[in-house]
Amino acid sequence: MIALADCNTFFASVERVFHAGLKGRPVCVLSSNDGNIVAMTAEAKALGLKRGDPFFKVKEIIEKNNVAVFSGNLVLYAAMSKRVQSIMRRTVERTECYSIDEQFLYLDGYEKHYDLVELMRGMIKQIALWTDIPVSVGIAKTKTLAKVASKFAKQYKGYGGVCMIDTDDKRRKALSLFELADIWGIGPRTFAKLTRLGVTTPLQLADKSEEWVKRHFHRPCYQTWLELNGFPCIDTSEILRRQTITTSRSFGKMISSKDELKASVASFAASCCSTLRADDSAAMSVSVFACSNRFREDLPQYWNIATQRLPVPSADTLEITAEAMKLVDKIYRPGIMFKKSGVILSDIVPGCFHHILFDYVEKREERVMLSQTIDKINHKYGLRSVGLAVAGDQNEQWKTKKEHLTPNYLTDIDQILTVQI
DNA sequence: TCTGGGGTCCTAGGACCC
DNA sequence: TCTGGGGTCCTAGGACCC
Repeated sequence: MIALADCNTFFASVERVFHAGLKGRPVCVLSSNDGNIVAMTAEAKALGLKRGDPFFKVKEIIEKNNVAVFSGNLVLYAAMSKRVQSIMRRTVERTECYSIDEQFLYLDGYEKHYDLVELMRGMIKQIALWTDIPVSVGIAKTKTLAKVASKFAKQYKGYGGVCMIDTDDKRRKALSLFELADIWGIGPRTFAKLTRLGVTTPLQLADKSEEWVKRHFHRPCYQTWLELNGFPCIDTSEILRRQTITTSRSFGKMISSKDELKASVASFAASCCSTLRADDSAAMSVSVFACSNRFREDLPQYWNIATQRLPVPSADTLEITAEAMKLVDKIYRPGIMFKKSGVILSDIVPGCFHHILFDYVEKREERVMLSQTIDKINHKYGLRSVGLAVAGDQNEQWKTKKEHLTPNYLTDIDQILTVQI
């Protein structure tokens, strides 16, 4: 059996941990730039708020109902996620992190010595005690069914946080009650096609013949069909090294000058490179993209991307930023109001430092050490204490708007929580 | 005024090879 | 009248996920 442990409304729950008095009060967490709602508590959902709603469009509902609003702080959430994960690893030997708020737990063998449901309930209690984060667990034969079970665990209080699908009757009942569009792996396109073919519940899909599924769909949907019938085939364990690293942001205000666009891209390049080095990797390909504001129909629209291959895999901020600046020269257009830019590193290989016989960069080894020193300084004294001048300073127009930001309580000694007695 | 960010996998089709 | 067969690699785009 496999379990999916899922933190309930994770980002909102983390904010609740650090803000006394939010229990029972609706809480919303916003995306970058305070743009859209990305997470919210059940109380907020009950007000009719939906994931993805633009903040400015629902401001009235939020103010009227005294909803607590926070700018998303991924650094804080990632630190809390690590704590939750470590408690899960204390409970179950083989675990697999699937996302910031979800973990698969392999329970094979545990059924000999434990009641699986009680084992998971104990883990949930421990997590609540040590972190105050609420967690739901679904247990089943496959990952797709475990996901279904976890949704039931979340939905019905009677399960005590843990729902197990361990018989065929339970499987069929669960699949007959579950929304087809909410099945893991069924996106809007596949859902529409299934509906056209007369399939409206997960059970109807599961009961179709293998031949029927293969005739109408490609592999992803076929795999979902197998999983719904209890045959595990989705492997999420292979993602060891990232294949791409992206940093991109929408700007707080639109910009039109090349220097400002370069400043944003240089800052994103530096961020990509430090991620690269933290993974002990190097990239062979740099891409830069920039675009206008797609919601402003009154302005000329523009989108472009340019890519440069590097002769040697590199994790050197100086080199990659220099390439990125040349790419900005290629895609910049005067007169365009830019709303967003980004840097994508791809063709990622293991190891920070690579060497070729006829290198055009002198003292490459020292350059790598320089970058690593920058990482150390920034780690010790705070993000972007040291960086390239071309990336500009903190207060420029393109910087993201974050008006409701919670401090980095768990990762920055200067921002640690203060308690007044 | 204000509309997110970061990923993976699969497939078809083109280019190229012998 | 007749116009090969069997591959690989790369890329763009689609679909999906949190």
